[in-house]
Amino acid sequence: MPHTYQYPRAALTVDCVVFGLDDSELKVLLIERALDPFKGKWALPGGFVRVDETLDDAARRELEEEAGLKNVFLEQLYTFGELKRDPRERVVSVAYYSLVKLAAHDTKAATDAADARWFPVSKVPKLAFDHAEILDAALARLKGKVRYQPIGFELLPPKFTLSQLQHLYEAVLGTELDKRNFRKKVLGFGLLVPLKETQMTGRHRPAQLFSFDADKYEKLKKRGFNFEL
Amino acid sequence: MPHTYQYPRAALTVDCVVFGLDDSELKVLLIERALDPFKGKWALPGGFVRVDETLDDAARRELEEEAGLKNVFLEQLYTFGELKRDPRERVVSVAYYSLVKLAAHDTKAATDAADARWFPVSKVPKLAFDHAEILDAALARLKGKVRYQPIGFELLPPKFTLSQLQHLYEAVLGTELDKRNFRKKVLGFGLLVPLKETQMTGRHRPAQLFSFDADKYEKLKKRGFNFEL
DNA sequence: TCAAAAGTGTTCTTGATACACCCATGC
DNA sequence: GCATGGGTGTATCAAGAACACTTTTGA
Repeated sequence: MPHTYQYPRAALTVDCVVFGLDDSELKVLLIERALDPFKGKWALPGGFVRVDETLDDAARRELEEEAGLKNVFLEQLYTFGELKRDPRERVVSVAYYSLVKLAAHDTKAATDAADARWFPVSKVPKLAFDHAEILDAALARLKGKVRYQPIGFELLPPKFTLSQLQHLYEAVLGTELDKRNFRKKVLGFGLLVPLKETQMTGRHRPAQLFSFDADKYEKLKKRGFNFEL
Repeated sequence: MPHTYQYPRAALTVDCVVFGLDDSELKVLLIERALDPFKGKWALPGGFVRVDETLDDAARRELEEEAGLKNVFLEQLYTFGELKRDPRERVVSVAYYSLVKLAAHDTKAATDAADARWFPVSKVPKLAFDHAEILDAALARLKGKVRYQPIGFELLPPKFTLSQLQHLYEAVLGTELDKRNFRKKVLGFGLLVPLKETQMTGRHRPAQLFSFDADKYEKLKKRGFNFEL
């Protein structure tokens, strides 16, 4: 079927804010632009939406093509439609945010492209287009959502310690948390299953490993349970 | 500048879920479609985004054109991009939701178009396209947001009674609330200013009128205050 | 034996919930 | 005077916040 011409149409893109946790620090994946406009500047991974793919599909495709990421948590964030966001022509961008387990994906693959790099969210360079605004929106969403939905686990490996979990929350929320109260509350949900293994990470007492029981969470959720940290 | 042809492009539309409160019942504004596809079916107000207007502008324009509504609360909801949502061709729709003060706008103007009608959200007819899904998403957003942001006031006239406010929350949340606890909490914020007027609505004690102090709320918000019912 | 992170309970304070009667008005 | 919604306070309970020491390991 040929393109049905009616009126000039905006171009449609997706842009992805990819968060990862590295060394208890929240990082975001950026791509160095190879072409104008903004050649040489850092930008969010993203690209045009094809006419025969859904928005989600486009976001997943771009993540794989530009960052080598597959099977990651992905959620639509907001759609940005200001007139001059792209200097070339009218471009409307559907923004997504993604959470990846940095330890799990070998970081090499993710940063294989010489033009991709992880930046601490507190130290991102100037970004192309309106990507700074998109990043801000993603951070705000993450901060808000992490408190009442167990999406934080998407940033951790399948087996993790309570300290890792706490540091994750501290990094995302930008606050310090009381260790005892944190553990009391998070264990109180009954959604963390203690594994038989421990993890050694230095010259100190080894830490108990846990995994998140996603099935149990789904069942509880249906009964009106509310994960709220 | 001519339309830069590259690849076939999706068409871009906006659709608006307009909520109003009538008789302590939550209603939604629907339009009866005059043209195919779905001719004669009820649908959300909306239409194509022009290449020279922002998404917000398009939503506001459609609200005015199709429903005679101006200066209403409007917020982007989600962008729907499934492949076959429109049987004609690929259409991506940015959905908005809007809250209107039904008493304030003369209802006549809003329903002036013979093809527009307010439906209780519990009794909406079958909708065109994927509009049922959009409506569900808007309801979920409203339910979620009303609890931690003072957007409920957008559904009430500038002067309202505490009972009206309570009924609003009950209608949106679908629960019953304790009158004394509700009043204690909502007055505790210090954001409702008691007016000198009262309102008579029957053969019983007249009710104290209040107004919402939006300025004070904005100031408190900047200092980290959290409206949470 | 020292450094460094893991692990563990109790008290206090605060906010949430539950609950029943009098008030002002129109008919 | 009665029906109708408006308006008010207290006691109980649950959850959140504050807080310090012991344990295990590697060096």
